[in-house]
Amino acid sequence: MPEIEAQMNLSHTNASSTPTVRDVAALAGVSPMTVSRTMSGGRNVRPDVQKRVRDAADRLGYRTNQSARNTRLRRPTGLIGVAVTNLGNPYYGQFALGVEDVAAINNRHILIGNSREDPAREIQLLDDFAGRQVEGLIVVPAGNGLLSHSAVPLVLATRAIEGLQSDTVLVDDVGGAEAGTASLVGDGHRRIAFLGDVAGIPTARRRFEGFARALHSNGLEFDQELMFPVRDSGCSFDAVAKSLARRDPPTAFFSANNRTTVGALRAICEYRKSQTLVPALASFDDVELADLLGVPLTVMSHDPRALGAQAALMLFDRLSGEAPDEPRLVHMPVTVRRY
Amino acid sequence: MPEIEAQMNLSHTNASSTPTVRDVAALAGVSPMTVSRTMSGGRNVRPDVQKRVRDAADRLGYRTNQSARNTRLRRPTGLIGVAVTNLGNPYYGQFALGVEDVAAINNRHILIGNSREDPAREIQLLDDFAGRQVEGLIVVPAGNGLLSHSAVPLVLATRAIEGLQSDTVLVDDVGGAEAGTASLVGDGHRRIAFLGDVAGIPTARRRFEGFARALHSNGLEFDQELMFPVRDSGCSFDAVAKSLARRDPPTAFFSANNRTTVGALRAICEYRKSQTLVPALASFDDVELADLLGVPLTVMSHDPRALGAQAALMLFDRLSGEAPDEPRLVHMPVTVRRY
DNA sequence: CTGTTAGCGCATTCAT
DNA sequence: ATGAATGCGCTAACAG
Repeated sequence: MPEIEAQMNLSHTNASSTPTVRDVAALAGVSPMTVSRTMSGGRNVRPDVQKRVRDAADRLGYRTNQSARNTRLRRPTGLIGVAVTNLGNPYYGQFALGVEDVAAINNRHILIGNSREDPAREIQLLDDFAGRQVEGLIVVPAGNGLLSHSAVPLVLATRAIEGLQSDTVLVDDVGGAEAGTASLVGDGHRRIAFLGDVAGIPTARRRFEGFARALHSNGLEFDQELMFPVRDSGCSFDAVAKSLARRDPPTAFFSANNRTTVGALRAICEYRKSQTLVPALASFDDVELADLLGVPLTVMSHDPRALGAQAALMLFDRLSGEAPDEPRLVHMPVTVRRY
Repeated sequence: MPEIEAQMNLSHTNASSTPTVRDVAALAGVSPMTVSRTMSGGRNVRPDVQKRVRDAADRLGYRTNQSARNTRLRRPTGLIGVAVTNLGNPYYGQFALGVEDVAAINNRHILIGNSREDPAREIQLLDDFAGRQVEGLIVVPAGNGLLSHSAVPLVLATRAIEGLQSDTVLVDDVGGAEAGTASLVGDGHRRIAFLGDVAGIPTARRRFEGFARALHSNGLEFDQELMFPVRDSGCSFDAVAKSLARRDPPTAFFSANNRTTVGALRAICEYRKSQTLVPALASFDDVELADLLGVPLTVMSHDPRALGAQAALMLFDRLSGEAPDEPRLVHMPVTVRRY
């Protein structure tokens, strides 16, 4: 009688911790192998035995330990590591969404880390991810430190790293910034300030490059006094407010990302309460509701969700061996819109 | 000579896949145990041997397989599963940030899943997380289906589930909505429309409760014609635009979340181009830049990041056994601000 | 200090 | 169709 066997084997049960195949086997009166087979499809297990096993599993609240399973099968973990520089930025929320979309389709989960723009933390994060046997990494790099992480397939998003051969998805920062700036110049603006941390953030540097190029090709010179190396909304607000209080204020601002745009918009809206002339703003990246403010606005935008999806696609076809050996570089297009 | 041993043992090496302790041991000419000891601190290993081991590990690009390590040590995975209903919503970006903050402090990583407001997908997600041996779950529930997941410590965020005994962090939906609505009424509004999917989303229901309570205590009746069961920005826009075109339009709107607020603001801004009277809006949850639009705005806001952090704190002190047995319920305060 | 043995939870292989 | 032995990668416990 199975019941008797079950009773006999019950002594092997581990009471407190999570049940294992053995616990289920003991309760069902079968060998661990039968449990294993049942839980993974049930090939070569008699239906009635399967039922006994499943019932026992349910009663114990048994769940296959995927971790152990993967180890035994020498199988990858089904985990993708994603590191971003600022999880709180809605931009990266959309980005993560794009990655998750594609990951879910490919039956993977995402491990998210926030580097907070700190290269040391980024390294630690990626080290940790690698130790957890992630199958691949999608990284918005905070620094240049992750040079050596060649073990795990890596896709860089938003920013490239010099000297690191790796799949990369970039935004057309230079071209977009150039087009947006040209549009400001076309409106007659001659004194345009730049808001962005050119020294600290690679995308800001590239966007400045496009900005400067547009000025140059229109025969304009950039006044270094109008360079504001800000990277968050508060500092951007201060910089814009201060510069508008000068004797020769800029007539327009170029903002290198959505955080600096928010600060600039606040300062400009504040300013226009007391002034008739409203400075114009060109913003790289979209900000929700910005178009409704009545500030002359040029938006150089792209879809961060699409960017995340693209990065994930590149990662997965590299994982499946369908990608060429050489690292690939994709540029996401930038659209210039005016409000 | 170690070198000779290394050569001899090299036959055990697995060429292609990721290196293991044995590979490192073979190369360094020691036993796997010495590698293990070295990699986990180096207690009881001679410095020079340690160096040999580390060098070998570096040369092979060895990384400890944490998954196997945790299995052997019967240790938890260091993973927290987080399931949200809409990763693309900036609200949940902030929420995730709060969770990540606390998780990082506690040396854990977060596995993020997007249920897309789909109960079936949520169950699948949580099942998967459980199989991956997450230590705990933080869930913004999409449905009532996760009743049985009692194996893993669970913290519910934002929405409670009837009949599920579990730590829960809620927002003071009812009180906040009541206060915000009262403020509209105080301004003389009598016809106030409600934007929110009361049937589908528990928070919307609770916020409606506060809304209705405020109307009632002010002797007002709610016109069911002014109930719009919308849950995204586009539908909200349509509903507001349509209702403003009626013969007896509402003079104010109560929006139950930040997505519906965005749609409402767009519709109101569109409307005011042709009309002198601008309808007022009370928004549950903040939206960046909304305060600058010149629309009479009442914001019932809280800090989603703090909410995420609170949920994580509750999870961690439950994990550490410092929590009482009974499920705890925390309410995050809501602030009413006017613009 | 270092190596050997054994076993975490699971599943392949080879028995029966 | 089922079970026993073996081993995935790692390390505790015990030798020596």
